[in-house]
Amino acid sequence: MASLPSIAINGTLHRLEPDLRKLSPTSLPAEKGFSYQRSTAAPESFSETPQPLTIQEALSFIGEGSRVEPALYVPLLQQCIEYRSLSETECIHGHIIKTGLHEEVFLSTSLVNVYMKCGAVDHARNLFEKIPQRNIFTWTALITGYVHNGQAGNGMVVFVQLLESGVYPTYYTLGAVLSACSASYSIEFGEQVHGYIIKFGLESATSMGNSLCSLYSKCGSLGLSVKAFGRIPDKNVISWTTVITACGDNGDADLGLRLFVDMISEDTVPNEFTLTSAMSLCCSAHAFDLGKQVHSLCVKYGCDSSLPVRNSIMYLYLKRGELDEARRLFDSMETVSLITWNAMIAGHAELMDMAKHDATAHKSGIEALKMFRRLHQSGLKPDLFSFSSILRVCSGLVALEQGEQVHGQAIKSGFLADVVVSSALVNMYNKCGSIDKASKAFVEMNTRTLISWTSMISAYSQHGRTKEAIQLFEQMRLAGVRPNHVTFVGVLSACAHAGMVSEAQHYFNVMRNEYGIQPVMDHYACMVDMYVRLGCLESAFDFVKSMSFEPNEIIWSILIAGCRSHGNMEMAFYAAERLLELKPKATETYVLLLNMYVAAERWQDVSRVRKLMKDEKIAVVRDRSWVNIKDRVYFFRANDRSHFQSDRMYALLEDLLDRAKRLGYVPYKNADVSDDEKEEKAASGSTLHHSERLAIAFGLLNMPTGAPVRVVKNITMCRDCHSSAKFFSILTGREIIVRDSKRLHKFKDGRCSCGDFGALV
DNA sequence: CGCTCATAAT
Repeated sequence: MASLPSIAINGTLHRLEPDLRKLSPTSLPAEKGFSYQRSTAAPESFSETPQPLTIQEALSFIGEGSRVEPALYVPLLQQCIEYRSLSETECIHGHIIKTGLHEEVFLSTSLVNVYMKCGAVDHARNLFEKIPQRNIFTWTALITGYVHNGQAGNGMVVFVQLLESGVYPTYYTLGAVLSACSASYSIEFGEQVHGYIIKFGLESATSMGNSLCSLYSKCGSLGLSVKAFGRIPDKNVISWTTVITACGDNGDADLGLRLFVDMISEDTVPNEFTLTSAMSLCCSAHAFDLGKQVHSLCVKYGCDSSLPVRNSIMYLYLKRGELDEARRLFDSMETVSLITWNAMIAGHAELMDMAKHDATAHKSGIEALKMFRRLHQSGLKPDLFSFSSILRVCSGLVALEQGEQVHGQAIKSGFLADVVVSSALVNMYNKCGSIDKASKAFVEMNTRTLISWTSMISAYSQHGRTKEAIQLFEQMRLAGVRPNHVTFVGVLSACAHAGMVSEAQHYFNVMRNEYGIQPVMDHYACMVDMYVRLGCLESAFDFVKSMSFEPNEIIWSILIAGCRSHGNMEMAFYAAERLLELKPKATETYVLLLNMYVAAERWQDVSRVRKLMKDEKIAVVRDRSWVNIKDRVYFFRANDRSHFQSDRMYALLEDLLDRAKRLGYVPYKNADVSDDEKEEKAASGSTLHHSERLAIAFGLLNMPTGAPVRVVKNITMCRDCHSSAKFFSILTGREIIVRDSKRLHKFKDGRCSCGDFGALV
């Protein structure tokens, strides 16, 4: 046993194949040392095993003069493939020529194959040209080799040459060509190959059908993919898995799940690939009940310990919001992959966004940050998905410091070169109120997509930098990037922001006439907002009448807020009646209406709105804000006195409000949707501190002198807090940034970046 | 021939 001969390549011991051992069963010199070795010293245990043989030594044993069995080269060539060793392949090639066996087509074909596997495309091609008796195997090896080396196009060219030379392709040839089509997304060529497959009578072969199904899916044609699947007479589990995955890749989760159910009804036994795909479809279709059943199937078929399956189960838990279950599964996994971490981070990021701006959102975001840190510690390297997800989390949390750290890591890792990651970075700086850093990150991007341009234009617009927004839009057009309807929301809101009526009208027409984009509610909302802010209430109402559809909640809310701002309460009440007829859905809308009726002391209307809220089952959202200071987060409720610094905060606010009044600040009366009617009446006379004002006070007291204060609020800022924050920015000489559920407010020198734009409640 | 995360803009 111990005397069995062996070959060393790269310091690893390999037992020889039986054929070679037959040649010289006993005389192989175990005592011979290494004459050929590239890698580091062999492990110590090697000294106790028989000394291995190099390729060159093996070749010298084969000998050059005597008659040699071609099959003797096979194990040697296999070793070359395993170690991608070009020099050893060349050795063997030379030996084959010396023994005259290069006339054996099967050996030459093997060499073409091995050269290709070693990445020596030119060697392979030169050899191929020198083989006069080349057969279909040789051709196929060349095509497969090109595909393997990322030269799918050459593979397709060779296939055409093959057909021209009159050789009949086999099942393997056609399979290789289909891979070439897949790799280069050539649907037209693929369809022609499909024709040949039919011509050569191979269409009924299951694996051909599977390949076609996969090809059409990769080329983005789900219809053709499903059709190809339908034409497979004997569908196996791979056929089903291919078509189900195709549905997922092409965004038709429902169809994929229907096919999965069909598969199970036909008693085809799914495997871990099928179940993972099905689970993923349940996640994207939010088909949670079915997801539970798929989970049972995983257990039933013993697939629940596979890592991909576990990843998808964990993601399903996260999607359902079952954090504890997800966490339990995560903790129980002895091995995890980068995908596990990414699923955990992306899952929490999504929960954060879904919960909008409340405390749950905050918790999910913090959890995602922790996971990202642990990913680092685990020794795995974050990829572009990790980076884009975590930047999204930083945006959601308004966590500028963490965002900047991630920025540094993204630079080091090289993933900042990815357009999605760099776009996420721009967005992060924007959401944190750092427009200059956002702009810098945008300038430094090496490629820009429609989305990068659009997000930067919108960022300028949000920060009240109209000129820059419009300039950037024109630059984008010059760069040949076609804007979409979202881009125009940014442009129009920028114009509206600055009250540039003629520009707004110009771009509104450009959108329709030059780009053929039909305006949607958001575009009308920008225009209506603009007219309203300029006090042109008539124009606003006329514009609304010119729309081809009925005004929605948003449009009416803008009109109401505008009418209130300009003291036209008659029109405001009229618009409110129209709005109430729509039975609005958004909590914000009710806050607006309640505030208006409370301010007007129209208590019967207040009751009416409250009743409608109950009837429509509108969730009461409690007013919450938070502020991030040195890795700690401080939460505030309206009129919160539970805080350890409450006394100082209230004293500061009293002082600031007092001085603000002398500068012209006039308090607004506010309703609070979380309180009930009685408290509302009682409170309307006294000073109310909404949560954001308390958070601002806390930030002013605890942030370093002169540093900006960043507050996040779960619902929209009210007029009173908005107005007072402007005065606070003058009185303290500091930037105050409040990100509410609707937009960003950056208060500086008595002005807000939002320009009092939009329906402030 | 088939698998898990899939990210950015109002």
